[in-house]
Amino acid sequence: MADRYDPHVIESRWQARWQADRLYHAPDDDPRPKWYALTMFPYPSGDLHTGHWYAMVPPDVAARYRRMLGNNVMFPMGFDSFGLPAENAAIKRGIDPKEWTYANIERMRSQMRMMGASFDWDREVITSDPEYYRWSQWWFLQLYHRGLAYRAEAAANWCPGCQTVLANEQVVDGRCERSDDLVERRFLTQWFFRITAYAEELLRFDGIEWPERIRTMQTNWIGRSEGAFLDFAVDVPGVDEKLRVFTTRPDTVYGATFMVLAPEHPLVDRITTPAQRGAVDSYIEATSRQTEIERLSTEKEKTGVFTGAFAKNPFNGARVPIWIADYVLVTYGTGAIMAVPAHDERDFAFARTYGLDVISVFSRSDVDTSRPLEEAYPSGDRMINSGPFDGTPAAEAIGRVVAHAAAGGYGQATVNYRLRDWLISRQRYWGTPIPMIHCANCGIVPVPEADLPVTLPEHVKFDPTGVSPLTQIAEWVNVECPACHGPARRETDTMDTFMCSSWYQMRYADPHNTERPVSRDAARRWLPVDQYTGGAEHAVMHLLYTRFFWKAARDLGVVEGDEPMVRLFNQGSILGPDGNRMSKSRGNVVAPDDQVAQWGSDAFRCQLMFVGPWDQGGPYNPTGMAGIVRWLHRLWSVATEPPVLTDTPGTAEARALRRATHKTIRDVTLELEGFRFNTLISRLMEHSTAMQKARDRGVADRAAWDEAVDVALLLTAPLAPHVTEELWAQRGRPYSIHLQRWPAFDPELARDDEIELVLQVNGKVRDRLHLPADAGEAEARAAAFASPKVAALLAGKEPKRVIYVPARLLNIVL
RNA sequence: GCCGAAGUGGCGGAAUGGCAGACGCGGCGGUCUCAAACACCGCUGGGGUCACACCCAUGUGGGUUCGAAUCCCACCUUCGGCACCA
Repeated sequence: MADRYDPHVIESRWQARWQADRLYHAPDDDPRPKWYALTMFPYPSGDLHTGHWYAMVPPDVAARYRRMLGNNVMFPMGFDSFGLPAENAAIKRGIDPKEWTYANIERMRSQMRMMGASFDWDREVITSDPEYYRWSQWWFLQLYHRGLAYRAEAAANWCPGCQTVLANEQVVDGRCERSDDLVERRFLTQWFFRITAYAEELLRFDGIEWPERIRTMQTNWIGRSEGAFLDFAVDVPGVDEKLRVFTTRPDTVYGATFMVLAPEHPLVDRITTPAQRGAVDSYIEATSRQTEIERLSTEKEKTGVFTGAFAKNPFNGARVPIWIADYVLVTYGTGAIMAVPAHDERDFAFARTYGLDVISVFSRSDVDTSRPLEEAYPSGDRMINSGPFDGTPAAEAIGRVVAHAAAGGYGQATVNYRLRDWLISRQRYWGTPIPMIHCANCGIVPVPEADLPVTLPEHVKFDPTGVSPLTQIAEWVNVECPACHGPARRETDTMDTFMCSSWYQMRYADPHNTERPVSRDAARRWLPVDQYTGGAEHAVMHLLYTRFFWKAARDLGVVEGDEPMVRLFNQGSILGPDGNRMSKSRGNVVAPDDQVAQWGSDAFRCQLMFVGPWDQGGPYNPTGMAGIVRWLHRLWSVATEPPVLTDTPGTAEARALRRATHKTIRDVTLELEGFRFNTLISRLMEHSTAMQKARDRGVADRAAWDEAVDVALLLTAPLAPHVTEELWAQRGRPYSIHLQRWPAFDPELARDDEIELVLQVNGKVRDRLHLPADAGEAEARAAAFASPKVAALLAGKEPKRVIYVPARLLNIVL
């Protein structure tokens, strides 16, 4: 009798063997078709937690399956290792961010080895290594030369907790996505990436299979809206300016009874009359003190102040008052609107509060336009009160009005986006230095490519001051200007870490290249990613940035094709046994190291996949582990303790076992293709039970039995790589099971020779019949009416209808 | 407020127009054992019955259909996203 299944002995042994053999290395020169499987790389926070396992195990299973299908699979891993936690550790505990980070990487790498995942460690990428961030800087320079990186002053999101600015995508409900602090607005000069240049292309998802949900979120975030610019002349003595507004409803221009500027609009100061100056200044003051949350609240009463100035409607010369109000955002459109209270809910509320005119410019059968309106109505039938346009049908209104404005030189059709450029400056130390130099003579000068990387200085003081700690390192900051050789200063801000993760998938293809971020050959060989997996929380951050970055890289000639990742699958999040997010304070943390110590890696891997559908996530069930462990023991038992084997392929038992085996191949393959790991394991459990029952009869056909056991091991190999490798070896099969071909299923062998037909009367199940698999409708009907139960219910009545679903069901309607 | 996903036994879940509850946990009963553990076998939605029969049951209420967890309408609840974007 063979030894009992003891995961601890076999797992470390096989892990060492695989590593020594570089079993999972994807060679560049390999004739097999490539498959690039990628799962989002982790931040090295210290310990590998269950969430990491949950994110990494299923992609490992899928990658192993692909390898068995005959692909040259690249499944790399690395670390997204720049970022704030390292610096915060430095501030709190006086540890150097670099030491902290690299110690964590060391630890997490060893924890990942225990997972038994098939990562290609030869391709490891660490974003805080100078050999990596040198290329992040190189990308920055290329974007700068193309006009895609620029410096500008703008209202920036300032996180007081992180002591740095954030991109719009990193502000959630007015709070910092990382620290949850309330975000403040500050006007600062910062570096931006011109993601808006690709707004239109980012709305197209041609040729990629991404979840509808993610595509919708990105589409909404980009927020395309068609409309027009219209120019109103400012009617203020001594101010010769146009007031440009963006509107999606140029057809309502005759109903514009006032204008509204954002309080931060640059024209406010120049047009405000002396009489209104005090009110305007104090309103601006009050607005600037509000948090983003207060300001964006839709519940709040609309407030605003009259500037004392007027503008002239270019269509009819009407003189309309100019107000400022915080419901108009300086960051969207032109920061100014024409207000049409009759047809816009917000403008209507404002007009009501301040007693401003309301003019309807569309007729509508259910609205009496001669009486004061109770509420705004957005749409109507024909234009009214609109001079020469009166009578124009709504469908033609926008086109005619815009054409008129364009002819008159005071308007044009345009498309506006909600998406804003990506603010990438961070006032922190532990990030990629922005490779720019500020020279008093030459202005902004890029660091020459030959001087890259601009490395981070060491031994820095980290007290948060709101400016980058780098400013304090005189010997680092002060440099010679590359252009005029005069004294100059380095840019002291570092890049948003989302920059690092925007192109890491390219670097895995060619991780050690010292000439380029990725060679043309490597890019052609490996890119794009065939299957990407990760959490959906990155929908409008990483997943949008990386698409932008790829398109820019394509236009720079570095990569080919339009999209970085062909297929995307988002897993859900694994929760504690109590259904809450795992946290130390709740005491519901499941530590992978403990689970592995207790049950082994194979069992933990399988249990994570078995608890439910991967895309839904859900609570981890530690007591359910018993079922998985029993199943693995059963697999061990049938593989090591066969029945007496005979050469009797023709028996019913032999055929039944082969049928079970081939149905399992068919089902498991389908489940695997669909990433349905929980039901996949169910199918494998059923097959193990079938084998056990066959074994317990004491005798089995040799060919059917060997096939059943071999197939069970092969199909289980991606999920439980260690125990299957061990059993495969014990059966004397060639090393390694993970290099074997995925079994093929034979439909002939999988076919049933008997079917169960459900008999219904009036849609209710009354009986079941067993018929030969090749029985047709006529036989089925005959057998059904012969059933005593059916006959009793029929009681001699003539059926109205008989519905027959081949090989499944027969329903008699009375 | 708007958009989307979901709601099924004691629990995780399966079934996406055709046998509701696969698979597993837990529970109950049994075999083995001096005993326990492990393992194995049987039962396990509710009512009803000695046992069958039968009836009820997939958040709630309607509808479509021979037939609905599945499709449609309304509502309730939970989760996610968006939320003055002119």
